Amino acid sequence: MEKDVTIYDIAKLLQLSPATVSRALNDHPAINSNTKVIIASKAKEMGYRSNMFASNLRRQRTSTIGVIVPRLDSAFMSTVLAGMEKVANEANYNLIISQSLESFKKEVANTKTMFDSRVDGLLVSLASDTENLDHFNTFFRKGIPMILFDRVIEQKNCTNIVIDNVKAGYEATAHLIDQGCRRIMHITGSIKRNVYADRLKGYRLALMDHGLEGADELVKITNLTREDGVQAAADIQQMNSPPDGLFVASDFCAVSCMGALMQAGVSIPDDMAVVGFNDDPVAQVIQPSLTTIHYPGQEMGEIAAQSLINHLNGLLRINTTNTILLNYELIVRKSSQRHL
Amino acid sequence: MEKDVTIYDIAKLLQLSPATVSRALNDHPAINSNTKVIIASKAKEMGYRSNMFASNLRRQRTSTIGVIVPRLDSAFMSTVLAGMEKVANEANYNLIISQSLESFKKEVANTKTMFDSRVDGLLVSLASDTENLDHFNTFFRKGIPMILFDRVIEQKNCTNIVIDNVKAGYEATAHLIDQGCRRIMHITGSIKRNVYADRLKGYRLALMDHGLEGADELVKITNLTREDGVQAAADIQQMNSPPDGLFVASDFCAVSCMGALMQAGVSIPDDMAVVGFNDDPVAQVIQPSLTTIHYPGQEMGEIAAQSLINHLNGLLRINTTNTILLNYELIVRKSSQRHL
DNA sequence: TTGTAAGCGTTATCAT
DNA sequence: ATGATAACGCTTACAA
Repeated sequence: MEKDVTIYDIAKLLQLSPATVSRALNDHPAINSNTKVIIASKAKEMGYRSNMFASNLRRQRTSTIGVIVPRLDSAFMSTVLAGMEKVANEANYNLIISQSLESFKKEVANTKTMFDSRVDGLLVSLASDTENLDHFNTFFRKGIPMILFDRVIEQKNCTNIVIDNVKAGYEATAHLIDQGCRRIMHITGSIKRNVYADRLKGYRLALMDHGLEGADELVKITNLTREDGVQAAADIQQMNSPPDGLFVASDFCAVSCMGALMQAGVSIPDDMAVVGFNDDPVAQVIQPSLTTIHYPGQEMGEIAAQSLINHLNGLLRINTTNTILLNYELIVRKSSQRHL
Repeated sequence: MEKDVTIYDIAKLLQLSPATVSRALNDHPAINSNTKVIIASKAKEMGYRSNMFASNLRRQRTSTIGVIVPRLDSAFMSTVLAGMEKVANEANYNLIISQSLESFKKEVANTKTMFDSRVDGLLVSLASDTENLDHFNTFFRKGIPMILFDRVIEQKNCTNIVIDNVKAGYEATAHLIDQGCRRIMHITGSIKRNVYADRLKGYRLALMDHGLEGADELVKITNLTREDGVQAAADIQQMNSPPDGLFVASDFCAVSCMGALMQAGVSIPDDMAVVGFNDDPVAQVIQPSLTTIHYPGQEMGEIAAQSLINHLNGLLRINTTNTILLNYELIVRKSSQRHL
């Protein structure tokens, strides 16, 4: 149990003042580059580590960024967080990560924890039932910046980082039409969430543009769980004129629905062509492999973190930027490819 | 941009000393319960929040726990972290979470970050190629406690929280034998990791106990990726006497292998019975659904966090405890159930 | 280029 | 039951 080394210890040994040591370690321009070298090597030798708490207390900032996400357990989110971590580490920021588990209540609790931890800024992807940003008012009032990514709500003075979900929904649907589908069902999540509302919008636009009729029974709002997928398959079996195409806003749900359909004797893609969303790893292991929309998690995380840090360093005002659109890609696999 | 409220502000308004305010807010027994109420309500009214940095600096501890995991993107890990978060929040600890992405190098870097953040303790699940715990020596030297969970290395003065992977591996294999399998292949990960080494041990024991012969060609060490699953399926096709049972140490890899086999015309479970590990959600959406080993993530997270916090509070010496075994469960689904 | 000293907001020791 | 005060380790005017 060794005692911690402080700048005073270094200073004493080197016959310098603590101030000089502090400045040297922070690469202050006024310090002789020679003494910098001496101090740095001595610090290393003594196993010095800066006391963030003293530093934070003095500087009145924490070099900590809070991250709130709905869930950690998706490949997408994991890559987002890897991107954030990379950028944050390079800029000497720490990350505090918490998951809302899709519960608004837990999101509010997490928000409070972040506030008490005095994070310098916030990166948030909203829970499925969050309807407004009032729980972040304490942050807004204090001028603590926040960036929303993927699951967002439009808000002035708050940058959003997203893909164009309307366009992606359109493209997914258009692809199905292209494959000969004429009656396309859309299974999606809570339309309180931009990602689902927008994909639905895109779906409807695509139908219209191709002169196809929409119908209420062809749009199912669910929680996109495994059970919802199975239920949807059962419902489809009951329909008088079942769909010949299926656009599901999440791969996992798409896969479970697909499985249930196949068990019931539906042939995919011939009787029913299917497109998912997210490019979850499951899309590639399933038979037939799932056509889906891919978008860049790592990049989204990096850009979100970098934008926030730039803002914190005064290099970019995020309230002027407002929306950053990333690219996505329709990945065509076997679940939708018909041999016309 | 309001200014922060301090205990001095509260003290001034209430004509008390900051010391009294501090004690009251910390529920010190010596303080009049009446004044406690007054102070608490005033604090709330003024929007006071304790400055963790001042407090940490003074107390010489951080109320922060570092968590290092190989990856965040599994349902298992997500529930582990949810359990940790729950316990940590209740005990007023913060979590700093980072992922090693299965890289020893990144694990070392994360360890350093945790050290610089002065976490009070560490909860770690090791990367697949980590061979020793030398990178935690800085922690051991300072007497900072660490608990390993799931992916562990035996070490004195360091509690491990695991399931009995030998027994689970045995049970998975015995189940296959029970279903009539006589030639069982085992696909697993780096045997540097206890989880894989132990499951392999259990597999071998089960074969022995049932008078079955093992063979080198029946054990495949891989990275348990999707590609590895596909490759394994291809290899199986090439074998002179292919196996009739398959025990894979990870569901995801099992599913991809199963898919490839089925595409090649192998019937599951009749030609080949399959058992996975982890009870990943994919096990239920796949056709046929996958028999697997389930174990409690939430509980593992809760116990790990609680043990560490108890140790930090002096309620439990973790170096005496050493290994906590949790229960697992073999969940029999369709991929292994033969109609004998 | 380096040094002095005050102060960040708490908590703990010692008084009262 | 409450108060005065020093100390935690660092940064930053201001001085030299």
